Order: sequence, then structure tokens, then C-alpha cells
Amino acid sequence: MDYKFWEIEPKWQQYWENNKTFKTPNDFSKPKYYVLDMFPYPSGAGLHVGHPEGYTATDIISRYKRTKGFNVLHPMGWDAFGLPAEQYAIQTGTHPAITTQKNCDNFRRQIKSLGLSYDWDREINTTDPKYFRWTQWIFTKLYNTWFDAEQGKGRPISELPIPEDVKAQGDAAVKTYISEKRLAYYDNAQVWWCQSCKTVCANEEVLTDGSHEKCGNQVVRKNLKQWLLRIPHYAERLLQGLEQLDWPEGVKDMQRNWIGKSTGAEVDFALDGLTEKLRVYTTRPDTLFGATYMVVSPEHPLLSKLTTPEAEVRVAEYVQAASLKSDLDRTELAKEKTGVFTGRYAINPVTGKQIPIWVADYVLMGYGTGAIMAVPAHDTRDFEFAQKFDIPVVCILDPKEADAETRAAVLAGNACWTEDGAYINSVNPDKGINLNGLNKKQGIETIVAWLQEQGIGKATVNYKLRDWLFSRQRYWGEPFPVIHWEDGEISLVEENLLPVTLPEMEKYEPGEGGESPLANAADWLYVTDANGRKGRRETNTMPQWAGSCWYYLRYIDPHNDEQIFDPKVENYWMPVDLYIGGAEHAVLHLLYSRFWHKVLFDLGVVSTEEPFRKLFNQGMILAFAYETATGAKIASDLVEEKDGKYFHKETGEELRQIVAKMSKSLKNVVNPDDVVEKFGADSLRLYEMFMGPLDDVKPWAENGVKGVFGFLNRACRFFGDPENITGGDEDKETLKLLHQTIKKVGDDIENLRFNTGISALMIFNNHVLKQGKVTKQTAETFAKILAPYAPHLAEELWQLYGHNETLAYESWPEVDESLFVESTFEYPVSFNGKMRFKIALPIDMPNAEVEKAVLEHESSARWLEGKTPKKIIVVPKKIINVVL
RNA sequence: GCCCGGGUGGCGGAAUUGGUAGACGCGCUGGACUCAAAAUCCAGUGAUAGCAAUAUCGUGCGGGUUCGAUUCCCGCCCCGGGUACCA
Repeated sequence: MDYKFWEIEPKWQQYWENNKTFKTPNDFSKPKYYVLDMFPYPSGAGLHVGHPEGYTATDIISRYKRTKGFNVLHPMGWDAFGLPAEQYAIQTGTHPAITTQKNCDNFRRQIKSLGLSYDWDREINTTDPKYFRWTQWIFTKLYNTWFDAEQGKGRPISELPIPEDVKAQGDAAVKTYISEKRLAYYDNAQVWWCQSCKTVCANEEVLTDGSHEKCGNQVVRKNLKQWLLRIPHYAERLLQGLEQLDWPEGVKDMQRNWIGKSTGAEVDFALDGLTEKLRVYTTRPDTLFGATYMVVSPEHPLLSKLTTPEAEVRVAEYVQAASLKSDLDRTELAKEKTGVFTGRYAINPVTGKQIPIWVADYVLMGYGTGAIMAVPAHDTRDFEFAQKFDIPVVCILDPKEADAETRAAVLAGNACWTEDGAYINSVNPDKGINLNGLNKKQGIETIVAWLQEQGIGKATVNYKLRDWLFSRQRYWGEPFPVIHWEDGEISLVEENLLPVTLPEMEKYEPGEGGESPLANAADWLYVTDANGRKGRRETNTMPQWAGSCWYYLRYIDPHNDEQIFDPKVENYWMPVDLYIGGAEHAVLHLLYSRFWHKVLFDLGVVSTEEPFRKLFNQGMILAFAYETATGAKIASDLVEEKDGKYFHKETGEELRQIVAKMSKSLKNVVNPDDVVEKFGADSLRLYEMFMGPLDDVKPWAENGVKGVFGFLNRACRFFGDPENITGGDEDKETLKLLHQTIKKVGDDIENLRFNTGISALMIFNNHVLKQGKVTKQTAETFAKILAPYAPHLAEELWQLYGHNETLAYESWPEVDESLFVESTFEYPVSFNGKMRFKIALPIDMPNAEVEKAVLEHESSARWLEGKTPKKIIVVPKKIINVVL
């Protein structure tokens, strides 16, 4: 049978669609397996070859698990809110919904052409009002939830205890108190603003160079009324939850770093001439004896009080200058420390000495208390600062492990030592404190106990995680179900009135000064309540993360108009057993999703504490590119190859082959449609999996596609030719290899090692090609184990062997381990670790006889050189090593 | 700087718990088929030396542990990702 993939593939895709082969019933009698892809943003550019990488992997797992008797949930949908459709609307006036629809249709067509076994009846779209009705519903839940620190969980706002003193202040105070506890709140926030996108962005969306991750333009600070979510309340839970997850350690680490937990202590410093105290946060309270000055951030609320009249001018100037600096200047570029003395002194509580208080922008208001005690001898930043401004450096940790020179410098206060050591100068009998002789752990415990006793400090925990800025100044997003009333009250749109849909508009331009385009939708914007009170709808929309935060829950029950989903069904399907997608979502999407999920868990909406049990990141698919000796990139169509070297077609200059991201300018973008047309979907699937380990970054090579295409051709020609299929018993060697292959392919799928699984299939195919004939049973087994990878060809073969039904639910072949039992093993024999020859011996032969057989072997004499071996190591079924 | 990954032929990559380094595929070389090409098939292919059998070297570098190290330990170098004045 010739390999006519162009006929086979559409035929089976049609069959699967007509028969709803992959429609997933909520059949609770079977064990379930939920395999999820990170759903795509349907861009106008269509599918990139990176998409099918993850999709093929999950498809192989899905198809395999079905044959192992699992009820498999494998859905697909569209994360379709987003800026490109809105920008296109601004340019052309085309409604984003129309653009989105078109793009979704194209993505669906492309994905279907790959033969992926999705249950298309569960398709979802985040821009569908029937979907975002529930996104809005979750927002109302967040708004109406507070975090009970004692119980460590979120609870309905109706259960929030109101302190008596708040009650005494009246209704307004109670309302304020409540709104300060809600997980979602509306407030003035210093936010990142992208002038190019005319919208705010979350901290997480700003890259380290101060650019917006979406567009690459620099962002600026701006003060705006915004919606924020109190994700830091869940910091500890988000951290702890990681422990139970089967996720790549790297991703867990990134989340841990992002959450940024640190343990330390808060210490109150008395101030000279003021009754106020200055509170600092430190992770090293044990170095208190070395604190020779203090620093407050330029935004510190106490700064004006601290500043003495003589210092007023310079402090004001400094604060002014700092406020003009972007955060970028304050961090990356300006490594050189700046600061001015406030004129005020604090009292070091352990030494009783006066220490100066400075203001400097290397201390950030947003972390800890916005003030620090500076220990220049044992903190590099403080040391730098102290050196520059000539502040005393007092060493209180003797660096015993350091070399003599370093040690001397540190002890003299001329160098900084941040490692552990032995405390010195850390005793004050008057205050009843002595750390000398303790180690770091004991030192911290002792000083914290002392601070607590004195009532001037306590152990504390800090997190880097900040409130999540949750609103955007865009049209194409979920509207908030919120109304701002003329009297200042904020209320939610009632649940039975959801969804709040987007108004039709003629123009989609954002308003000036940070207003969303929705501010122009007069008919939609204004509302009046039953009492005639006027109100205005929230004009911001939710960020794109909103829809993707919970989509995996909607697949479970996508058409339910009564509830977000039926809890019985949720209880069956959750959690997601395997989630595959790009590593770029390591923190943002995955952290946000976990946060929402935990809130929903606390409220009893979902049944699992974590949404994604196992996570796997596919590596990016790159492409070869070419550059000159000076590093200039050359578009691929200007490159020619000669004898394995690359030259510029026009200049003749020799070029270097490099690996880079696919890009239009390099002309090395691979379109999946072209690959499918030329080699077929099965070849594309197979190649994407054969390129290398799923999590590796790897370059696309068209010759590689030809390689797997050749394999499918040979397999099709051999297994599709009735003359090669015989009756009778299978050849022993073939049978053994077949079972080894079943085992290898199955194990490799379970472990997501698809490249070596394909290699095993190739080895088997090469074998039978040489063998010439196989039994029908062998041929059928081959079709079954090929099916997860190349389902179209497998179905075709299966049909050829006389079956009328799909093989998608045929059970996975059993491995007959007894075939692997061998009576002899061909031992590699090495002398002093170098392999010299091989000898076949019975595996149950006693060691003494093995040694004898080895030494008597004709080749041994040559390596023994007349010597008597010192030792002979025999590792059964592994190796024999003769030690001379 | 700090935290994660990773360095294996010309290329993508294999190698259970330490046990024959280079599976499988690409590329290349030679051959068959063909008027010829493509396609297909067969053989070879880590480097060096040799007609060959074979030998020596070989998994980023330098040490170590071991009968035996791509694998474990110590010290470096390089590449990729994340993060960055978080006290």
C-alpha cells in the first residue's frame, strides 16, 4: 500500500468527527484522566510549530490512556481576549469579536488537520458571554471573600467579625473596614503604565529592563484608581502547596522566588528627641551590635518628622530627585549608592549608642517596613554605603574560615563579611544580652527572645509578593460587574444579571489620561437604581489572565447555564492530571490560577486544594539562522550551503550557523500547514516528538521531517501489503522484539520520553523489513502501538486488517515478560576496565566457573600477558572485569 | 551577584541503580536500479595510525573516589533560562 497520507488523513479526521469518536462521557464508573493543554491565544498569524509540540504530546498521552481503560478528558479552547484584536479594531473599525471569530476558526481548522483527539463538544472561548459570565461570577466571589489569618483560609465576607471599636465609629467606618479585608479592592495605586498600549500592567508583566513584556516599550509610574487582588494573603498557602505537586523543580523554584518568603524580625528603634519609634525589618537581628546607622526610604511616612531643620533642604531635594527617577534608574543603572543624612539619631537598643538616620533610595518602601538598620560590616550594600559616606564599620562576626588577609581586613572594618562566623563585640551586661560564642542560629534565637522580652521587637515573616493589579484600560476584556454610585458607594451587579456584556462601539480608542474606551459608551455606562440614585459602570476591564485563570474548570461542564459547573462532575474530573505548556507561564498564569483555585477551594466551590497535579514544560522550537563574522543576522533565503558550510549568496562571505527564534525577518518561520501538506499530519506529529526530549529547546530541521516521513512510508508499504502478513506462529526473535517494543513504547509514553519511543518503533520496523514477513497478530499489535503517534496511518492499517471500528479504544497490548527470559548472556569482558572481547555464558553459571571460562577463552592470553589476575569482577547479566 | 537547567560525532540526540559510549534519525561516502535524475534499496561512517586484523585516544577543563565514571565527589570554564539594592 502506498502511503497516501493526503487521502488517509482527511478520511479519518472526518470519521472521528462524524462518529464523535472522542466525545467524553461523564462516566463515573471508569478511572478518569484529565490531560490539559495551555489553550492558545488565537492570533492572526495562525498556528506556530511550537503549538503542535505540546498538543501532540498530550494527544499521545490521551490516546494511550484511552487504550489503558481511562476515561480521558482532553479539551481545547481559546484564550481570545487580548490586545491585537483591539488594535486591529482601532485601525479598521472591525469589531474584535469578528476578528476573534475568524482567528478561532482558523486555529480550529489547523488543529483539526493534525488529528488531535479533542472532545470538540467541550470547546470554550473566554470571550463568549456564557463563559465570562462565570469569570465575572468568580470576581464577585473574590470581592466577597476575606482571608482569615487564624484559620489560614478565605471566608465569606458576611462572616467577617467587626471589632467593637470600628462599630462604634459608625457605618462608614464599618464599610471601610470591610473593604480593607476583601480579596478584591478598588484603590489608588501606583501602577506601571505603558504609553504605547495606553494601559496599566501588572508588576509581573514588566520585564527587568523596565519594558512591557507585551510590546517592549518602556513603562512609567502612574497613580490611578485600580482594582487589585490581595494575593499576598495566600502567599504561605501558595508556597506550601508547591510541595505536593509533581512539577519541574525549576518552576517550583521560580514560584518560590517570586513569593519571596523571608524570616526575620521587626525591631523598634527609639529616636533621639522624638517619641515615635522607627521600626525596621531585618533577617539578621543577630547583627544588631553591628548596626552603625539606619536608612529610611524616600517615601517613608516618618521622614518629614525625622528630618531636622538643618537637614530639611537637602532631604527635600533628595526626595524630589528620587521621585523623578524611574525604578529602573533606582535599581539597574544607578548601582552607585546615594543618600543624605536626616540630621536625626536613633538609639541602638543593644549598644545604647546614637546612630545616624539617613534617607537613601536603595531602601524600598514596598518591602518590609521601608526602613532598615544598616550593618556595614556584614551586608555588602550597607558596606558600600558606609564606605562612600564615611560611616563607622563595626565587625561583630569573626570570619574564622576566611584567609588571614581577609580576616584581618574584616576585623578592622575594611571589608565586608556576609558568611557565618563567631560573634565578637556582641555583649552588653547592662542590657542583659550576650551573643558571643553562639552560632548564627542560636544568635538569632537569643536576640529575638531578648527583643520580645524588652517589648521592642518580634519575629516576623515577609514576602516579596505584592497585590495583583487586576484592571486594564481596554475594550476587549471582561467588564467588571461593578457600579460606582454617585455617593461613592461601590456595588456589584447582582448575580442573576450576569454577564455584564460589552457595549457595541464605533471607536475603540482608549480615552486620554488612562480611561478605558468603555468610558465613551454613554448608553451602556450610566445606570440608575430603583431610588433614582445615579451610577456609572466600571470602565476598566479585566486582564487577559482572568479568563485563563479558571478555564480548566469550565471544560468539565461547559454548557451549564445554572452553575459554573456541576459539583459532582467537578469532583470526578479534578484535579488536572497532566498539564503541558510553555515555561513562559512558570509564574504568571500558574501562580494566578493557583491563587483563584485556592480561594474557590476555601469557599467550597472546588474540591481540590491545587488545580494541576503534574506540570510539564515543553521546550521552545527554534530554527537555524545564519550570521556573519561580525554577528549580523542574514535572512535564510540569502544563504546557500556548500560542503556543510554556509555562504552569503550575494557577497560570498562565509556564515556561521546558529540557532535562533523563528522570525519573519530571518525568514525561517515554519508553518505547520505547509508541513502537513508536504508530509502529512502524522509526519509532523512524529517529527515534533522525535526531535529530542519534550522539555528541551531544539531547532527545527526539515530533513528531520523527511526522516520520519521515510519511516512512515516504509511502515505503510510493509504493513499495508497483504503479502507480508502471514498465518501461523510468529518468528521467535520478532516476537521478542515486538514485546520489547510494546514495553518500551508504553513506558516511554508514561514518562513523556517520546523521542526514544519512536526510535523503538523504527527499530522494530527495520527488523521486520529485513525479516520480510509477520503474522497478522504482530501487524495488528504494531498498529496499536503506532496509533498514539501516527493515528491516521494506524487507523488505516487497522481497517485493512478487517476491522470496522476505530482502534482508539482497543486495549493496549499486554507485554509477555516471559519472552525476555534468557538462558545465556553475552558478557563483555574487560581487562582493567577496557572492553576486549565478548563471551556468551549461561546466566546461572557460578562465578568460579565464569572466571574459569573467561581465563580459558582464546583471546584472554593476549591480555593476561602471562600475569595472574588480582581479581575478577563478575556482575551477572552486565559485565566481567579482569583486574591485573 | 544569586537561583535553576545544560555542555556527548559534521548535526538533532541515545545510554535502568556507576557496567560494551555514540541507539534512532539527519548528513556524508560508495554501490544497485535508471538513458539520466528524483525516489527507493544495500553497505560504510567518532578521531588518529594501518591494506587489514587491530591499536591508541575520546562524553567542556583540572583533580579525586572506584575493579570500572557521560553517570558520584571537589575545584574551574562556557552556554541557556529566571531574578535582581527584597535588608
